[in-house]
Amino acid sequence: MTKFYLQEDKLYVSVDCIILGFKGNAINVLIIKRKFEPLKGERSLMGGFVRRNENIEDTVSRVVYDYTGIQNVYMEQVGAYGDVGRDIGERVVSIVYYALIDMELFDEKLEKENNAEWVDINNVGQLILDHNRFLDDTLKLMKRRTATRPVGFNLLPEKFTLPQLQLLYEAIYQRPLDKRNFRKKLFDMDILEKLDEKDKQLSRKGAYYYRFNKGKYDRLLEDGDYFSL
Amino acid sequence: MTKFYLQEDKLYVSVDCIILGFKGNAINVLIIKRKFEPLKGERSLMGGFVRRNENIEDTVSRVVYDYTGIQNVYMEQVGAYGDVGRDIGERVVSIVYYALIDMELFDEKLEKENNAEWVDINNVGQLILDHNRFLDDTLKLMKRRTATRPVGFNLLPEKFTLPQLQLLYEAIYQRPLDKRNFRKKLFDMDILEKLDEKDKQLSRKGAYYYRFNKGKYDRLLEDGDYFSL
DNA sequence: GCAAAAGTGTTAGGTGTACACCCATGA
DNA sequence: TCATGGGTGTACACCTAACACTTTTGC
Repeated sequence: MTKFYLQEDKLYVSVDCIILGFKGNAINVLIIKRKFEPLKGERSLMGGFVRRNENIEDTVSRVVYDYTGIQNVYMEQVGAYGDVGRDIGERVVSIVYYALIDMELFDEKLEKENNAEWVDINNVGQLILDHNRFLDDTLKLMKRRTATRPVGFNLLPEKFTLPQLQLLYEAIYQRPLDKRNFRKKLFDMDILEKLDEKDKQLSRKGAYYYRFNKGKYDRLLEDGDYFSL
Repeated sequence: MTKFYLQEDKLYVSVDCIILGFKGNAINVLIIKRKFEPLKGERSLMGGFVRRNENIEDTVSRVVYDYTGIQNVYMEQVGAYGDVGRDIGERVVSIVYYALIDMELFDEKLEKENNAEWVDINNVGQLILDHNRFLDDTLKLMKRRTATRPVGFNLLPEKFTLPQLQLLYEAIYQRPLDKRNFRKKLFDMDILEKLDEKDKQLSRKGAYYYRFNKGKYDRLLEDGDYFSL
């Protein structure tokens, strides 16, 4: 490769990942106690340096896999943060992504192995450096995105019930939703496929399982902000 | 500064700037013919490398100033683009920003000096590398932003008329707007201050100049997506 | 006086929101 | 049979979108 930019500075480039999952009726974020200096032992997001021959999203996939055991997750870039003093170790430009995962697929062995824990997004304490800012920015973006695109489903198992889905959106919007209005909108969009099976864990009657109608889902994703629950 | 990350790779980090202005009834973007290798002479966005001791936004300000002569512009990050092969010269992570400027403040001397030209955003030809993608992503973001936050004003002079403002939003939405509905919404928001002066360049009757009511404007900016024209 | 752009209110239709009861089942 | 959560339809309020005429002024 020809060298054109020799006189320019090079910087460390890292990714920081906000891994989000849904459990019970809260959205949780995975937090670790940092294993290396500087700030060893402090609460932190998961990160990794971008290698010379690695695409940024591959770095994210690598980090997410290392901490969850899951591949092919839904991810979105939040932004690049690169103020001179943001990392106390060195000048590091951090590119922040969030990932939505199905917590049922989470490899729980990794929790202890990595000193990791899932914490309710409304109850995250202090994190190192500017990681609280990363999280705040992420949550704003994630809420807007799940409100306007059908991506919240990535937080649920493949089969899910409508009460589950509603709990998820109540956690996202942080307010109760009207059951009938919620279902009306959903059915109007026609993106769900009703299964014959019921989930009887939460009620005697049982709630039908649903799955996505992938075709409609893809068309919704194309462009424009149609989706809204 | 202590050295913790010595074993990690360092990368070139650049910014690319999409400088947008409004003139007549079109939104324009500033394009240059690149002055250095690789791809010398090709049409390109304005960029610059992030220096070791420079905040990213300062790099953007520097580039915007170099090409327009304007300081303190409104800017927003579009995202970081860092695939391994995106720059043919070397591995470069590019952080893309757009800036909204008042074209009346543009220093026209710089146009020739930099081989620059303003082109209608609907008529930009082929640009180098992934710059067309940068532009597409920017325009989507800018349209969403100007539709939900009162930032479009940065494209106008301090004093502007309502017909001007409407033309601007018609250019953003790429569709005609109803004059009465447009004004009704604006007045309901109560963010404009009517001046006694009229602009008689475009009509015999003359249109009143307006200015922002900075107080209301700031409150709108705080949070939530209230604004909508 | 006339051409050209600026300025001003009302109505209908659609979208979002509030609201209450019956159903199925296991214990 | 009863307690628990699952499932269903309607009425009103609000907001959005459509629409036409009068005013001012320079020529």
